[in-house]
Parts: sequence; C-alpha cells; structure tokens
Amino acid sequence: MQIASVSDRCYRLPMVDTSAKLNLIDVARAAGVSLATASRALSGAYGVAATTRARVLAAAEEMSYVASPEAARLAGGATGRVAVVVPHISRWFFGTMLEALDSVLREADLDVLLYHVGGLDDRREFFERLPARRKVDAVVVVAFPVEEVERQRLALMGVQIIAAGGQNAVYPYVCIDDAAAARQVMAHLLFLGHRRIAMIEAIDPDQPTRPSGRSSGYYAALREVGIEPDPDLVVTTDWGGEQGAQAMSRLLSIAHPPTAVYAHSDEVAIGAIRTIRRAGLRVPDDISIVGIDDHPLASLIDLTTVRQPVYEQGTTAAHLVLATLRGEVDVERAVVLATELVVRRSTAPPRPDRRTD
Amino acid sequence: MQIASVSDRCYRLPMVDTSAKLNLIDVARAAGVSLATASRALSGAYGVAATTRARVLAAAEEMSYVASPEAARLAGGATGRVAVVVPHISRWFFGTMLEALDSVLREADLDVLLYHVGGLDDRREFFERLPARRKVDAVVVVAFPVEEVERQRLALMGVQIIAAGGQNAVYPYVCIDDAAAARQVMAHLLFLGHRRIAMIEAIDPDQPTRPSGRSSGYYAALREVGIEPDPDLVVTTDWGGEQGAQAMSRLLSIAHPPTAVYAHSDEVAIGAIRTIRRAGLRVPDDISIVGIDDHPLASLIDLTTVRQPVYEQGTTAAHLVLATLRGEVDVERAVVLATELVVRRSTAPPRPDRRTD
DNA sequence: ATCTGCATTGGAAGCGTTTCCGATCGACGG
DNA sequence: CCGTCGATCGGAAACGCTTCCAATGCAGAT
Repeated sequence: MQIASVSDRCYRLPMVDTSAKLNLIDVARAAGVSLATASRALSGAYGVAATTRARVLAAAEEMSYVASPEAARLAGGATGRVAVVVPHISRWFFGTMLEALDSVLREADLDVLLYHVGGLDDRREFFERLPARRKVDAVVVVAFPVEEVERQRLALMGVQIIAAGGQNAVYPYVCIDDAAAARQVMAHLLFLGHRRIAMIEAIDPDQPTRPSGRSSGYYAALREVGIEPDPDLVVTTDWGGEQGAQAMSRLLSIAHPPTAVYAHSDEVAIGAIRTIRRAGLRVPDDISIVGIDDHPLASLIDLTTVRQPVYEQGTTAAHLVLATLRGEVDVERAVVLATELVVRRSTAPPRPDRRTD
Repeated sequence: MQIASVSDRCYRLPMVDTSAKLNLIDVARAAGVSLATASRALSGAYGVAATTRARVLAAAEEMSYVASPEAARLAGGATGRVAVVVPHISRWFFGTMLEALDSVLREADLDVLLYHVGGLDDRREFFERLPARRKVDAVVVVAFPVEEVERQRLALMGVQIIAAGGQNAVYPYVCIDDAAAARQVMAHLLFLGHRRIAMIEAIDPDQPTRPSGRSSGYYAALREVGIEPDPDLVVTTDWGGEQGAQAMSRLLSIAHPPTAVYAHSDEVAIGAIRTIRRAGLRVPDDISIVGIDDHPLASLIDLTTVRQPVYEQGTTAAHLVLATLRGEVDVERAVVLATELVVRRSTAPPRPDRRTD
C-alpha cells in the first residue's frame, strides 16, 4: 500500500522568514498606525475603528506576527496560558481529558501548560512551590480532589480554577454522577437475576479519597432491593488492571463466591477477567462482570460497562475556563454529564445452579 | 476501608502570602545594594564579592523572593519552556512518553507546553502559524516524521528540536529499532513452527508514512528462512483496536488462513483476538498472535508481545533537550533503545493438522 | 456658525528584569 | 609616592507590550 506523503495532499506552507524578529511596532508601521492602536486592534479592545482594526489584523496576518507573551504579561496583559494539572497522563481517561481541554483551549488561542502531579511528593512540591505562579491565567485540576490547605495555596495564585472530572466544593466543576453510574451497573446486574454481586472498589493511593459515589451507589442499589451487603463481597484495591486481577482472585477464594462482579473501572474489570479465565471459569457463563468508563479497549474485550463522556467533560470544562476568563459572572458552577449503560458480552443471567435466591 | 487524607500524612504547606508583590528592587534595598548587583548575585554571575552575594541571597531567602519569569525573560533570558508536539495524547504510548518527558523536564525546572497536532488540518495549522514561536526554548516532536517543508518552518523558530519515538534524518532522536522488533516477533513465531504468518500492518492515516521497519522486518525475516511472503497474508489498516478486528476478519476469510498473526501494535492485536474468538476459534490453540509495545493491558490479555521502553525513550529525549539547551556540542545524534520479546499465552506451536510445511 | 461630546488615535509611562558601561576604590608595581 | 590595573558596584538602557491620558477630528446640537 502506497501512502501519500503529507505534502502530496496539497499541503503548502508559507516560507516567509518569521525568524526575523518583528515586533508589534513593525506591524503598526506596516498598518500605518501607532503602537497603541495596533495593540488595541489585536487585543480586540474597544475604541478602534473597524477599518483600522481590519488593516492591523491584515498586516499582522501578513507578517505572521506573534506577540511576545513575556512582554504582554509584563505590561499587564494575560499570559495566554492555562495550567492543566493531572495526576496521570498515560491513562486513557486523563489523556482523553487532555485532548479535549487542549482542543477547545487551543481554539481560543490559549496554550496549555502541563503539570503532571503524580505521587504525594510531586503533589507537595507542586503546592509548595506553585510553579505555575505568575505563568497562567487559569488552572484546570483534573480528577483531583483539592484539599483545604491546597486550596489556600491555590488561592495565592490569584487565578481562576476549574475542576474537571471530579466533583468539587469550591470551584466550578464538570463531572459525572458516579453514584448514578454505579446504580446503572447494579440495575443491570439485578435485572439479570444476580443476587451475590461483588464490588472491586478501586482507589488511587496517591490521591486523598472521599467516599466514592461508585461505592455508595452499590450499597444503595443493593439495599433498595432488600439485599444486605456482604462485606466479603467488597474488595478494595489500587486502581489498575493487575490490581483488579489480584482482587478477583480474593473474590474467587471466598466461601460463597459472587455470580457477578462490578468493577469501579474497565481496566480493573479487564484484570478481573484474566483471573476468572485463568481459574478455568468463563465470562459471562460462570461470572458476569461490568466496569465503568467505556475504555476504548472495553469494546474489544466485549465488556459490558457504563460509558462516561470523558471528552465532553473536557470540552465543557474548557468552556468554563473560557467563560470565567472572559469575566462572565454567571458561570455555571456545576455541570453533571449523563452516563449510559453499554451492554456487551460480559454479562448474562447467573447459572441456575448458582442462583441463591 | 478508611483512607487517610493527604493532610493526615504530615503534609504541611507554608502559608505565607507570596502574592504580595515584592520585587528585586526590594531585595536589593534590604541587602543594601543596587538593583544590578542584586540581579548578579542571584543569577550567580561573576563580579560580585562573596560577602555581598551572601547578603543578597540571605535577604532574598528571608523575603522568599521569586523573580518574575516574564520580566526575566523579557530582559533576555530563555523562556524556560519546551514545546512537546504529539499527534495523540490518549494513547498509551504518547501518554507515557509525555509523562517521561515531563518528569525530567520538570526536574530541570522547565515547563512543558503541550501541542496536540492530530489531524492533517491541525498539522497544517501548527506549522503555518507556529504557535510555539517565541514561547519555547526547544521543541520535542513525538513519533512524528517531519516533512521537509515542515522542517523548514521549524527552522524559522530558531530553537533546538529533538525527535522522540521516531527515527529522524535531521534532528537528534531517540527511538527503537522497529525492524529488529519485527524480527523478534518473527523469530519467535518461526521457532514455534509457524510458516503461514500474517501481518496486520498499522498506519496512522494522519501521518506521512515512510516504509516502516515493523513491515520490512517481517519481510526480511520471512525471506531469510526461505519463505516467499504471500500478499494475501498482509493487510494494512488504520492504527487501533477496531481496525485490528476488521483486519483480522479479512485474514480469516482468505482461502488459506494463517496459523499465526503478527500485529504492528498490541491494540491492533487485541482487536484481532476479539475477531478470532467471535469466530469460534481459540488463541493460541487455533491461531497464535503477537503484538508490539507491551501495552499495560497486554499482560492482562495474556498477549505475547515485544516490549519497547517507552518511558525510557521519553527520559532520554528529555536529556537530549537538556544537553542541547546547555549548549553542549557533542550531543548524541541518535539513541536506539533495545526491545525485548515477552512470551505470554497468546502464542503456541501451530496445530498439527494446520501445519503447512 | 459655534460649541459640546463622542469616537478614534497617538504619546508616553510603566511592567521587573538583565546587562552594558562607566565609576569607584584599593592594591600593586615602578 | 604616584600611576595603573583589576575587582566591584551603580546607573541606565533596553526588552516588547498594555494602557492611561491627552489630542484630534467630526457629527450633531444649539
């Protein structure tokens, strides 16, 4: 198969020498206006005639002018950057969030400064030094419950803060309803006839954790149909596939194993499936399993799951940023996006001989 | 399970108000020296008496002074930022690369500016506008074959450029030997006794593609043992799991199906496995399958693969950046990292009745 | 026709550093 | 004892932009 090179596909670039250091003053001269007017025209401020602005814009475009962010900031403008703070990057959820944020932020001509704050040390260091201080106009914290001390530090930065992918008491946020997602899982499993439903509760050891909706939804759903939760059926583990696999083997070893398993995430569920298979059991024949996320690989694994709109959470959060940056006062404080059950082939009614009701 | 909150774990932050704008001039006055001397003392330049410097340093420390990065850079320093250009973020490979780059760059007190250049439009836009211009000291292009036109544009930025995760003719780069990886796959499969080995060739439709080592290694390995490659056994598809699944069904439909499949990546391989399973066949009993990458999920899927050290590629690339930024002249032009075969449970000798030799 | 007021524009003052260059001072050699 | 040189240090000029404030020009009002 012959692949066309990029340049074959009518991909042409201007070859003007933009390295020649050209400043706003050059654009101003080219447009025949003063420095001040050029600045106003480009920043879109009021008080510039439409024709003048057009002329300046054209000149800037022509010369492919880019303002020096340093000078702009120093003179009292915005930095044109927003910090995105993530505890992980390589996991699908965070990567997708990043893509979404980047997409709309870039559209608005904002640069994204990436802050990977992984372990506890990173975290302390980040809030202690506040490396983003004086460098950004806003910060987005992704799936990152901010502690009170940290909130105080962040406040010192004097910029807008938005939370994405997690509920938050103090900042505008966008997330999903974890408890509702858990209920969707449970409703499906209960409907199929399962009674002994285990939960693999995943937590991030590096993050402070408040009681997760993904857990409370499980208990609530169970109680609603009159089933008393069995502590043996709940195992808590680190986030991640390998951990899911280990958790599953604990579940398999109890006296009265579950007929269905609800995992807090697809990755955990996938790990659990390996354990089940290795134990000579079949999914869903012997054990049903459900995850949450709708990770791209979930469909490849034929995993039943609850889809959460990650990309949309990201774009929504980014729009929140844009709105607060524009100084809009009536910014939405909380956006909760809907989740959706996706039934695939990892769930089925329990085997008759293992039903317990 | 009760999770300790972050603050419980002896996590204490200073609560001084660092937002009080105090500038170098204040430090200078406190130390009883001039602005110029204070600057020199802090930047560690020569020409300052040891006692004077100590006095300035003490004053700065005392007031917990932080220089305004904007002002510092405007007056002529580096930006302290490096751009990382990636065609994808949410895929494991790129996320991991990003984490690795971020890790060492942050260590060196450099900020990373993320540029997601996905589709062809993004790409054109990026090289046309060069949004990173005047904003960074270096740029890292990740798994991104840079075209000649693009190279010329990049040159206009006047900064160092490093390539990570892909070979490159003009910039210092770090990558793996794709052809060698392919040979490792093939050696394993051939050793097991397979003769009809298919290849699912994955390409990124948005990236220009030169002949991939992952393909040439396949052909070379086959020819070396005297097997004439069968065009029917090679199917080219888009990168990704779903595409791998589709490719696999094409492979299953040919007159004389393969006994083993080599997929260019683990994700593609995982997709292929779904197809095989859905067709009522078993892995590895009926068909063996091997990927490349050692994606974290590969071990959960029990997929045999060739591991590439992604994180290490990232850190190495970052060190290349640091070295060139320090102005070192004898910077390594090319670093090729080793790959390693990881045998799991997706490969086995072909079934006797399907052997063709 | 003259005046008021608004829309537009230019001049100029910073923003907080770095760094060039000249000034100062003590020490040294002649 | 004086001239010269090197080590330090201070003054001041950038760096490239935003924005306050004053100036200009023109329309509509008087």
